[in-house]
Amino acid sequence: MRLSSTEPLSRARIVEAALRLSAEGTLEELSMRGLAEAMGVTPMALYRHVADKDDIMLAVTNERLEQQTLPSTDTPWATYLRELALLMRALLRSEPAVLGVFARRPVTVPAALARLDAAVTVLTRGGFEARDAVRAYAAVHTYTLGFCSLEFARGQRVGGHEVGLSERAAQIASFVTETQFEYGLNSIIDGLKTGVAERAIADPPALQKDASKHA
Amino acid sequence: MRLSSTEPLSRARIVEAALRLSAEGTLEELSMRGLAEAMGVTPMALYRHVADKDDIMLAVTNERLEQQTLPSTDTPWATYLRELALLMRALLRSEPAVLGVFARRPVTVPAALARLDAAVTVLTRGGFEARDAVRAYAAVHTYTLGFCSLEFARGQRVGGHEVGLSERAAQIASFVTETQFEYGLNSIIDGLKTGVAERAIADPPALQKDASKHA
DNA sequence: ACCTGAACACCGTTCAAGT
DNA sequence: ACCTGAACACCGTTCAAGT
Repeated sequence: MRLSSTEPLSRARIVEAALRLSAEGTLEELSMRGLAEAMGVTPMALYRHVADKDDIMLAVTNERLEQQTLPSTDTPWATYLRELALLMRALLRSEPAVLGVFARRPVTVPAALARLDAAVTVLTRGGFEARDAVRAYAAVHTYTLGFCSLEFARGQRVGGHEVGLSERAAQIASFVTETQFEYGLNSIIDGLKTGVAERAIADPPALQKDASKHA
Repeated sequence: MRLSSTEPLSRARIVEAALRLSAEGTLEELSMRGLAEAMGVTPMALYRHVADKDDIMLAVTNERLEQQTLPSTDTPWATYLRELALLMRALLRSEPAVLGVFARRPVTVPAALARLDAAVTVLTRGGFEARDAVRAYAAVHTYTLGFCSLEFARGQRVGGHEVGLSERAAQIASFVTETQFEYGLNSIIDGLKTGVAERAIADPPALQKDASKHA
């Protein structure tokens, strides 16, 4: 599977090839050697154009994040958080290599920061203080990442030295169903709503009489 | 660091050595070769007593889970879930190799099933239906795993090709603080409470008049 | 029965050398 | 300037051979 041609090697071409490779196979991990081979070049040739594998994987991650169109910032905050979670899960499901990036190193790539910014904007409008907005986004992001880890883990070989697929083993399998993702996500978002409500009570809105019951 | 002696090789001795090795260094990954060397034996000698590396790591995981004493099942469900989360985080922090196990394959080891069982018991008493009890436990487990992944990731080398530690990069760093762990955990548990409340309203208890507010 | 040596098929990365 | 060859320091695992 040579992707190479007459064009000279460059950082852009390398990242492009990495994106292609990590998209087609559901390969857990891209290898420098495999990437080099696909480009028809020795592994070491890559190192003139990129710092190391991490450098490439961050670029891939940033690109994949940028390729997703975020919902409008006019979206209500709860919906917005939910949709960000769905987008992230879609990405991590289709590209486990990116999941590995999040699990192995901090991801402060531009597109990740942009996403945080957008979330903070929407949450702030929704009544969150700036600090809590970051926290709320982080909580949802954290949950999503955990879910995708478990989901990926389940995709790998099952079983082992355990006796057999007991009923409880089946329950553990149910940790990564679609409904379970929704259940956990709803729980967090409901919890965040509670927090907003408490803040609203502590710092009551001037115009309304009964703000103790809410959506 | 030879841990070997005159005793013959056995599954028990191998797992014991693996436990010791993965405890002392904060080594992300135990290697078969390193383990063999520590035991004063060739790597292949291990394969007569264990199936493969996965086999060893599951045994290590089970052992670490068993070493933790769970809170009493008389504990209120919200507290119980919180304490399970704290225990899990303590484990995954001190032994990143176990984090890797959860991230790479389903963990249906006896101690993991026991933990699920205990949680289901407590949650059922707290008013959860059996199915929702599993879901609630799974949600908290999922969040905890995600948090520990991010926490571990932050422990690895920071930075990269990004320009500098901007204010937003610092915000991303705040995803893995102690307070943030609490914040997310509280959000989920609050959300679960909402669920219980809704269920209580949909299916009202016969004997009490005002059951809409509770612990 | 239990362990070893050599090998297979991999990794990421460095460093001196070639063109 | 750009790429290569050989090497370093690793992986998990198999398979035939030794004792």
